[in-house]
Amino acid sequence: MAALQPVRGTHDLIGEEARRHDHIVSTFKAVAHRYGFQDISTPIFEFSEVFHRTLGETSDVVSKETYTFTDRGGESLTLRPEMTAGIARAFISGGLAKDLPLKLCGHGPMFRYERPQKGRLRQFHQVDAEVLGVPEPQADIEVLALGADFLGALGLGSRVELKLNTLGDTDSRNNYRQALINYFSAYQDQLSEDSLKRLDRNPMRILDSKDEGDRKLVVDAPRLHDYLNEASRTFFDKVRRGLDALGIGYTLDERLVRGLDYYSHTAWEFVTTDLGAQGTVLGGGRYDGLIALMGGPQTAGIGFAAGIERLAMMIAPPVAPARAIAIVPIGEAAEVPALQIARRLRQAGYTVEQGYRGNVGKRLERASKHGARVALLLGDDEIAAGTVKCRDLDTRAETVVAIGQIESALADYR
RNA sequence: GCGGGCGUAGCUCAGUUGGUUAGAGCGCCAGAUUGUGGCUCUGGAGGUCGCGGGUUCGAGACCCGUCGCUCGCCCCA
Repeated sequence: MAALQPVRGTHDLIGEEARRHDHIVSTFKAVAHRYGFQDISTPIFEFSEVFHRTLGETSDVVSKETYTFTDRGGESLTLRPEMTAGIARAFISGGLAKDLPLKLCGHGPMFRYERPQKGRLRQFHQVDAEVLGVPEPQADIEVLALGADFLGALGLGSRVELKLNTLGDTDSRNNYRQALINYFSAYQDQLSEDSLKRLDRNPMRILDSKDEGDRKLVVDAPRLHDYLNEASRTFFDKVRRGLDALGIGYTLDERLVRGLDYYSHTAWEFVTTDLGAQGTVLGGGRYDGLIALMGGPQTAGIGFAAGIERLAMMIAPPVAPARAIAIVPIGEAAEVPALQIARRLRQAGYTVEQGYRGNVGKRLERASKHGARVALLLGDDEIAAGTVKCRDLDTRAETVVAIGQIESALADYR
């Protein structure tokens, strides 16, 4: 740490950047609440086992990207790389199984030790929605609709595309997985180095390889659709019919796979081409086996997470905060009365800024530069008369207002 | 973890085949204007040239390492 610089892959949020994040979170909350979701906030670290048992040892996220450390009590803890596992842990340890179904929304920082890139940080932020205890496809449709409405509310409806797939239930998925292993094993000498590793860890990943040679092999690889059992097929059909009925467009993408191991049935991503390599803006799926896997009661689950930094790069600049009223004391004697007036106005709900130094010209200059809408000038003459001079910074019009009536007199500038 | 590009003032950048006091625009501060802002004019502050080492009489420039950013791979939100 030679110079004082932020840790690699971390970012300070200030000004418009902070406003973009806030806007995304508050938009998400507003839409999710309309869908009947309630807020949840879980710790940013958990016992390491929470993630290792749930995300699967085969996932890169857990096997080589977590921030894991031993605390002073000797416990192995891990900074959360995603929200779902923590929520599932909270569900089990909090005995929430009594209240099903449960619809939860949250947001916050996540941590992954990756090589930073545009749209990929080591500390990044997500909004997250989960529905627990609904094995029916209605939940899939509702959660997908929530995602679509959220992105729509951010003004991104036309800039993202929904890609949809099913992974089938556990049986279907396992059968298909085995079929892929059988198929690709015959071509081990032709597979890329990366795909060779995927072959035993996560063979479905080979399907979306970008390697030329791999792609040729993929063309004739077994199709997932052929390995779906009746139940899986019916389930997916209902999801699709639901989306059609709601007018939510999507494209089927048989090669869409989730990165984390616990997913089954519906999987989806909202993607964009505007962000380069990090095109996925929201990703989700169903995870009916997760909670049981963690030692809880068999409970269906489905949810998604969206990357706030990625969305922040796409949305239009959020509206700036309310334009302030600037209070400009003139002369020593006005300093304290100015403070009193500022406080009264703030307590009455106005946004008030004060110039801290300089002559009237300087203070007005600063006020207009910071976007103030009106300046209240307070000097010896005004104090003697019990008034302030109210200067509209857009029109330059000045009026005299009695200090006693100042809250109501400024109503137009609230 | 792999490969490519880039780091000069708060910001955007210039800086000749290596040459002595490193520049511009914008921004910032002050004055012109001690009770009136945006324009204008004048002046000023601000730089370990990312950091460390090497080559050289001499390095912002060349070489090596390192840190950071960035694009792609991988992975994923």
